[in-house]
Amino acid sequence: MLERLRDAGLRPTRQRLALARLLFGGGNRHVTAEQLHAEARREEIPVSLATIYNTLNQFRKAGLLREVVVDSGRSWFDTNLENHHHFFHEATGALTDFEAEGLAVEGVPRAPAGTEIDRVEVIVRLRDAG
Amino acid sequence: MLERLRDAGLRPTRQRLALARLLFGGGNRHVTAEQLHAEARREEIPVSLATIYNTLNQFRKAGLLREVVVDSGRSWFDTNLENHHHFFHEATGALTDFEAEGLAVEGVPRAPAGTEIDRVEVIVRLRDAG
DNA sequence: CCAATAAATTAGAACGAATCTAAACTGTTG
DNA sequence: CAACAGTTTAGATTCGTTCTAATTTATTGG
Repeated sequence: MLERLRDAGLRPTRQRLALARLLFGGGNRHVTAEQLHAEARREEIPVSLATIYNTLNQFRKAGLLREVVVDSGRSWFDTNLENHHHFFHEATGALTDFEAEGLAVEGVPRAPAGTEIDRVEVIVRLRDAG
Repeated sequence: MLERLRDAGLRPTRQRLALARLLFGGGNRHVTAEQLHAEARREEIPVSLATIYNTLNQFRKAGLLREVVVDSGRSWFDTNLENHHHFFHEATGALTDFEAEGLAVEGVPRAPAGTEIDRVEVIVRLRDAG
């Protein structure tokens, strides 16, 4: 973990190490800042909300996290850096990955002049079955 | 316009009529609440920001507008109800439609148990060419 | 190992988008 | 046209996020 932070050009401070362990210690996950803060408090990691925000943004800039926007009003951060897409269940706010493997997006028009395609994002919005 | 509001079950008040004209009077468009408010002020339509928000949400619920989330922090509303997708230019915040016709998304996995697919949204994120 | 320095963390203030409140106003109905 | 439900409003409030300035911590060079 220490290595990972150093490689990203980030000083391995107590807070960053602890948060990195929470984020990258298990499998892939999605968190909001508030969620991660609550989790840190539960684990008795002394860290302020400001640092949670700083750290999430630094990790994102360093390419350790991806930001997912599905929900106006808050940001999700995703530890899964593989090529993949998302289910978003509007009713519950649950966000789930699905692999890009098997999914094909064909016929994307060319980017407007002066721009190029950065990323094609697919969001599958779910509702309760009825 | 009056008809359209009545059909949607919304009383055709001064404000709603004026905003409907701004939104639906020309071609398709995208607006944020603040943008629409600024535009209304310019046209000397007396309308509060609260009413802008109320109206946009009522129009959305009535199916006259679609909400587009590309940008954490604010909501866009789109008058284009046809099946289509979006370019989003991160650098400028510009949002543009492209027709779904010609675009195929294949291999979308089945929805998790208890849910069904509401909508498959494709967002093509753009960066400056270079 | 320690002092100096630069970087990181912090509490709390501040911000912007959006919603809420309760009072005033307006469209509709009978 | 009176009564009433629905609408609009200014301003307060909420929420997520960023900023600020002071404190603390990691790194480095001696």
